[in-house]
Amino acid sequence: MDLVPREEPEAADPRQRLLNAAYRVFAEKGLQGARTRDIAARAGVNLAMLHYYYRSKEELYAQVLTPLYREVFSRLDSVLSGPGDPRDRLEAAVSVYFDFLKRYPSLPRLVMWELASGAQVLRGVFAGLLDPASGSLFHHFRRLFQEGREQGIFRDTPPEQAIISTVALIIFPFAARDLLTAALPGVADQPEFIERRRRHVLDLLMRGLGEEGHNP
Amino acid sequence: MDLVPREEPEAADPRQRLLNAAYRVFAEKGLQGARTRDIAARAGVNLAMLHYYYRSKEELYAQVLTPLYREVFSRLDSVLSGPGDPRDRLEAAVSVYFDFLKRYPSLPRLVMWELASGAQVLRGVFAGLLDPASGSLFHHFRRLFQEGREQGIFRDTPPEQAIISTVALIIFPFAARDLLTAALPGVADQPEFIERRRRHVLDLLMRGLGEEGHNP
DNA sequence: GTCTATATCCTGATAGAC
DNA sequence: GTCTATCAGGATATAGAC
Repeated sequence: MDLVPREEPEAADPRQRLLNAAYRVFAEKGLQGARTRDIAARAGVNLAMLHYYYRSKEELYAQVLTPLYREVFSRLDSVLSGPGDPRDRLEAAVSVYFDFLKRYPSLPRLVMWELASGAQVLRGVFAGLLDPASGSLFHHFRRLFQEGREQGIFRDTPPEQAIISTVALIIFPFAARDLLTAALPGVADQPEFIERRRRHVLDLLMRGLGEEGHNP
Repeated sequence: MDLVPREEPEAADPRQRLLNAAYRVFAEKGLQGARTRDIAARAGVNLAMLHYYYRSKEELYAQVLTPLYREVFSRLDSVLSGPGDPRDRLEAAVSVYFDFLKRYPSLPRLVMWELASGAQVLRGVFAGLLDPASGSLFHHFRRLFQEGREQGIFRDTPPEQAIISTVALIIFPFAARDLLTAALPGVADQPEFIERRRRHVLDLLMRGLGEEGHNP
């Protein structure tokens, strides 16, 4: 947990300061665009130390992303496989992500770079999570929608499409925040945007996927 | 229209071949990751010619993206401001994008790179489109949802949120296609995926945004 | 562990002959 | 318009003193 970069100014350990700085620089510029000099400078650490602790830029990149992904997935997993009816579980899963967003505002942008470049690190983390015994994130998600359908709460929607839509609705606006601010001034640049967005996403999903007559 | 890159193998004009190659390389690697040498090589054109026709890598990048954005926006604009009830217009707008996707499969990835890096080109095109007289894309979109609400077709949803969600649902899955293929094998890697996705998006939007009792 | 200095490679861009 | 050759700058990464 100590390896997880925080968006906090101070940190004692130079290893941690490098991770914090790398988190910010990678979010801004991506893996290719980031300069190891910048990261070292922002961390207040000598450039040579960056290579001493983390062999290469790519390894540092992976060390920044992997713990973040792991933590999100772990929390999602426990919420999705937990108790509660499908509706509540979906709502909890969405909220997990939005809460995470408050702690790591740059995460969507980081994910965006990853996706554009082929998502190698993310795919690696996924591969490590594919526990054939318990199934995984997607298994839980699928089960959620199937149960919901059996109980007459959700309509008959392909679970894969529902999963994709859920993720898209959550991640996209925050990754595209710069554009939104330019195109729709006064929307995404407000502090209340996260909460507004959370409510809208939940509403859209519940109504869009839910069986009529089961809406709050 | 000749400047719009096509994903076709052959082209006579070296200018056009450079645009075609640049379209592919930029989609794969992004602006920073792309190498002018690669683009020239893929185009079968000498590296010096790339700089002869397009002064810099950045200018080539802009020349690839601008016509694409312009065309999408122009088509969306005419569909959104056209006749038909709000429901039909929304459906037509979504379809415009999906049709475009069939011609330019790499466009979402290109957009993804843009968004991650701050969307400078996209914002430039937007600024050029902001015709204060006629309003613009977003104006039409807003009007669509407002009309729909007045007619009792759409529920009372913040138009900005509806716009964001529409774009997110359409773009995201195709930009994240590599990841989806890894995480959900047999879903996004099928040729029917575009059509499946189109149907799901329309269904989700209509039910999610529509007033109950107005669903087909 | 920390620093300075530097090797080595690669990149975008151009000069200049044809 | 097209090519070869090359420049100048900047990048990652390391060697080696302390």
